[in-house]
Amino acid sequence: MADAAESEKILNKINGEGVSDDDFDLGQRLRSLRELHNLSQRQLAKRAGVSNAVISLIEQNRTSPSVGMLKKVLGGIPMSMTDFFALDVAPREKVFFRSDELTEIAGGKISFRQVGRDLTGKALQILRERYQPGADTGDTMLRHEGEESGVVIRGRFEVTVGEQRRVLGPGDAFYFDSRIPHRFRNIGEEEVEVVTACTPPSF
Amino acid sequence: MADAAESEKILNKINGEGVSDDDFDLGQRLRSLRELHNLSQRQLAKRAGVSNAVISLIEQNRTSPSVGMLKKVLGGIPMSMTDFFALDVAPREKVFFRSDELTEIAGGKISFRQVGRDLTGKALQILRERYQPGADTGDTMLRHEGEESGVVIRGRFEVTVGEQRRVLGPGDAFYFDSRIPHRFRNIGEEEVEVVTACTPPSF
DNA sequence: TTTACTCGTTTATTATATTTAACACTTAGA
DNA sequence: TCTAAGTGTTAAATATAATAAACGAGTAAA
Repeated sequence: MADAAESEKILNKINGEGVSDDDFDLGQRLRSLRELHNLSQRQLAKRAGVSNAVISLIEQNRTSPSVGMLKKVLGGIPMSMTDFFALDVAPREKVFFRSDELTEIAGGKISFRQVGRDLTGKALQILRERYQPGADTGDTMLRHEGEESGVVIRGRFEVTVGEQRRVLGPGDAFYFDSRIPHRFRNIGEEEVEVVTACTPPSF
Repeated sequence: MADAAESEKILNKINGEGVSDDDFDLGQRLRSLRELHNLSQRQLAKRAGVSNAVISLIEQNRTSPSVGMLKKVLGGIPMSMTDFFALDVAPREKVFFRSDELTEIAGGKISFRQVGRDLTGKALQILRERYQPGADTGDTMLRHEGEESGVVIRGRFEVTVGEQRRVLGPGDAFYFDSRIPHRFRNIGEEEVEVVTACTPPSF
């Protein structure tokens, strides 16, 4: 018994130190994450549907949240458990994005969902765009540096580039120099879905 | 104020539905893991330095363990939190190989449809790609200058970038530096359709 | 100054996770 | 047959996480 107890402790120690994400600071990570998203403890708590106190306590490492709780909290950011703990192994670049992780750029009748969060220093911007029926990019034509291209996935999509205008359907695509004034519009009755790419990022 | 409250609710809804690792069964995962290592609940409990009851309760999803507890338990396997949750995104589906399928980049199993004809002098390359079931980009990893990104439209698409691997579904996306060795594969049973962009064009 | 907000933190209470100790069942061996 | 040790599960006791409500500080506007 004494031996067993001792070996338990030893094993514990080995495992505890060897495998566990030893100096993993859960509280600090949550705090950084929250601040990165410009959320106050109360804002995050509200979005996550939990009390604000628990955010404070977790960030101070004064409680070890249940995974259910942690999941709820992360849901308010939003971030998955996987990604939360994945940050641990190495500060590696984020490569994969679940569809709900694409950063929403504009809501309303037009939805721009960008792959990647911060594109400063990046050369490429790729977006998944949705246009409600009748939605368009406005009266003034768009103009910016770079090149732009896209593929229509769904719907009837009117693309105007300079003096050319064309209605594109699923599978159709466009490619133009972004310095030429351009405009997009959903002229169909169903939602338009289109994947576009830009270089360099235009916003 | 009213606006803020409303948008919060909306966000909450989006987050709640969108991000949660919905069908993630923590108990079942722990049980599988334990059985895979031929450990009884009591053995694992002893190695982890916790009571055997808690293993039983966790495996039945009758408690939501604190992350501290889960970490201790995993320490008895041993496995890190990172890996535990990383299993979530790992290919749980069968990866199937047909031995007679040798990789042919051109035409056959993989169809690259490029937007635009001649990209010399252009900065951006955008492709609509189709992968037949089982198709991949070959044994040797791809490497080239530039950045690369894509959005999956249809199918189950396995993307490997450096040492990271992930299975992406419709709406999911990726973004990485093309100098990191990478590879693509359709591991599903239906055709994969994906829109990708590259800067500068890689071929 | 006052008022009215925000912020992060803390306290007392409630809810729940975790432990200890038992239960019912199976297997192996004397 | 009877033990003795194994399995996973459960009940009651205890430790701890989570809540609601308050605190003190900071900021901005009247």
